[in-house]
Amino acid sequence: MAMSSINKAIVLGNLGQDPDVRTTQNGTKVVTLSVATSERWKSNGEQKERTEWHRVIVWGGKDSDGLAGVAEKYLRKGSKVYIEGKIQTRKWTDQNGTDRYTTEIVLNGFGANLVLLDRQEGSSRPPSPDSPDDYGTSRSRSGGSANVADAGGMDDEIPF
Amino acid sequence: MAMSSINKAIVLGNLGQDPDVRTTQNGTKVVTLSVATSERWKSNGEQKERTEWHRVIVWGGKDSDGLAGVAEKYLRKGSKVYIEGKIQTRKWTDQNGTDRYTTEIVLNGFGANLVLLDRQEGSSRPPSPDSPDDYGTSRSRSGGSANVADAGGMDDEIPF
Amino acid sequence: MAMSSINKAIVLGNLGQDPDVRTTQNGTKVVTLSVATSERWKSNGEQKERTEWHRVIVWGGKDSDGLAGVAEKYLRKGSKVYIEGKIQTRKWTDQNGTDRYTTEIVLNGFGANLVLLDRQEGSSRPPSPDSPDDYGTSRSRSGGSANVADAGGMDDEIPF
Amino acid sequence: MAMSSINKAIVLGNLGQDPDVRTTQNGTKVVTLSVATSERWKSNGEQKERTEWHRVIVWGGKDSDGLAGVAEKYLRKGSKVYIEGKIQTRKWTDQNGTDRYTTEIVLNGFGANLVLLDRQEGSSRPPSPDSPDDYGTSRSRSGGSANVADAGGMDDEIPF
DNA sequence: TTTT
DNA sequence: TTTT
Repeated sequence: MAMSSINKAIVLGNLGQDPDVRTTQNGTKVVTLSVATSERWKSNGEQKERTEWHRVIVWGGKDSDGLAGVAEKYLRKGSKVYIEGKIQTRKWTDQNGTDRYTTEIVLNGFGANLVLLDRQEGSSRPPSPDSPDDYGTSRSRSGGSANVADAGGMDDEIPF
Repeated sequence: MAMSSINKAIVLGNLGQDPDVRTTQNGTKVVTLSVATSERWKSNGEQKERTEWHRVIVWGGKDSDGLAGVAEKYLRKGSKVYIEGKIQTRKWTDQNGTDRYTTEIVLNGFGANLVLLDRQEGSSRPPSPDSPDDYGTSRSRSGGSANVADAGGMDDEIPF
Repeated sequence: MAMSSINKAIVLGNLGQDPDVRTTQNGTKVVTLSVATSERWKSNGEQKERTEWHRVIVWGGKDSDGLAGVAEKYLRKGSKVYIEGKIQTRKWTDQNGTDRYTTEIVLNGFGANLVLLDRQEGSSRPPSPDSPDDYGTSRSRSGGSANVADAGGMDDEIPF
Repeated sequence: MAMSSINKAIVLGNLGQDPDVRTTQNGTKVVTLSVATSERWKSNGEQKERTEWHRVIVWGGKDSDGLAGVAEKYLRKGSKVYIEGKIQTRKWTDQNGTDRYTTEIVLNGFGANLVLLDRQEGSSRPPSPDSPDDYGTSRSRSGGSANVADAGGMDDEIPF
């Protein structure tokens, strides 16, 4: 319980696209978010800006409350969100057999947190038009479709 | 599970005295730490320093592992520690019947964390000479003695 | 520049009242915010909630951009805000001559941060009706009126 | 000054190797650290552990105090350190002309922080045997050798 | 790809 | 009351 190291990412920004929702073979929900943060500064008189894109993985239980359920239900492209998770780099192999690495912010269990920052206009937000009510199946919310292998790994071709 | 607000304190500093260990009537361990942080800066040429003292409350379960058990076992006056908890202000009444407030950093359940930062010389550190082996009773580690009421409150006379 | 300790508070919540804006004798702006965070949990079946109020002090320079200027211009009662500062306990003496302590989250220089989380409807928000355009004088935005002593201290009667 | 997003990494762990120190063409010092964090958990009875390696880039000014100077002088393989920076993903092209990405924790200016967590035995730590006193030149502390292009970019062949 |  |  008492750790001997700390690995924490805190990100507050906007979603660049709708959440991607998948379900592992054993029924665990996994939501992937793409979150932008940007900084502005002056470089000898000139205004500069840099946008950073964060790949955020929210692991859920089998229930629909929990962070993954909330992310799926309430987040959309453009949503502002506060996220607290850990930084993980995952190794995968591309089509040429080359080792590649992708770094993600993972929200999984202890210490993970997610706060919705959109003004809740109305009450329960209606489902968006492009989302048939097939929640719980293995369809991606943003149009894609895939099963992820199982907790701890995801097996896409191009994960970044 | 998904919160709508964040209340987080991160403190890394040194203990000004041995931990104060108490046990509630229902057997929950409560460890109080006094942690110093300091900052230094220059104010027109002059070196300045300010030390801040943080009152940190670590709530334990009934087991001896968990954060409170670790704090009791391994922390001593002078120890360096990293702490992550939430900020809470507690109201109490002084001997004149006046309302008073004390702000503490509380480590209790979700999101709480504590990392020992002393080089672990030797293996299990021997008990310090001034500590008879009365752990688990309601004696304070640093000499005081009291029972705290129960989870959520502590009833000392001068809590700050 | 490299510190030997860390003292950091991260708070994301809503303002309970309009910001209180004051100006020190040497022209530095000081904005005081009252920010609520709340947590909900289940205690044997029963839903519980606890709200924590954070006193936040934003020190400004003499310019109107900077954190204090932003807080004054854009924050109002009900606003949601992310805040990053340090925890400081300040000693003061009440009318009976008793020492008292107030803990605040201070945003001052290095590492301090403030992010507005309200959807910016329209463009530049018009001044609220109860605020005559006396900015820069020593009137409080929320109706009070006082000068604070000078950087580092504030001398109100009932500071908490 | 008031940001509209937050991008923060907090890492507390140990260096896997000596810092790598380089100097840009315009004289800015850049120190690269490899910091390990690890977590342990139980997976149906079995003890599991996962170590995460963080690539940390500390940008310095031309002076030798500042974070990069401190990192160079005081950190060694095995050192424990607290680090606060931002997460950045950098694009580069491998020898096959393929786009690749490396994510780093960058300590650069505002909000960046670094705390040494080794017990300072003795006073000023002597240089380690494998480090000739060629500080300030473009030799790497850990044996490598290269100039980085300039602030903002680093052009190595295998940056991860 | 977002947002200000 | 700690530490650098």
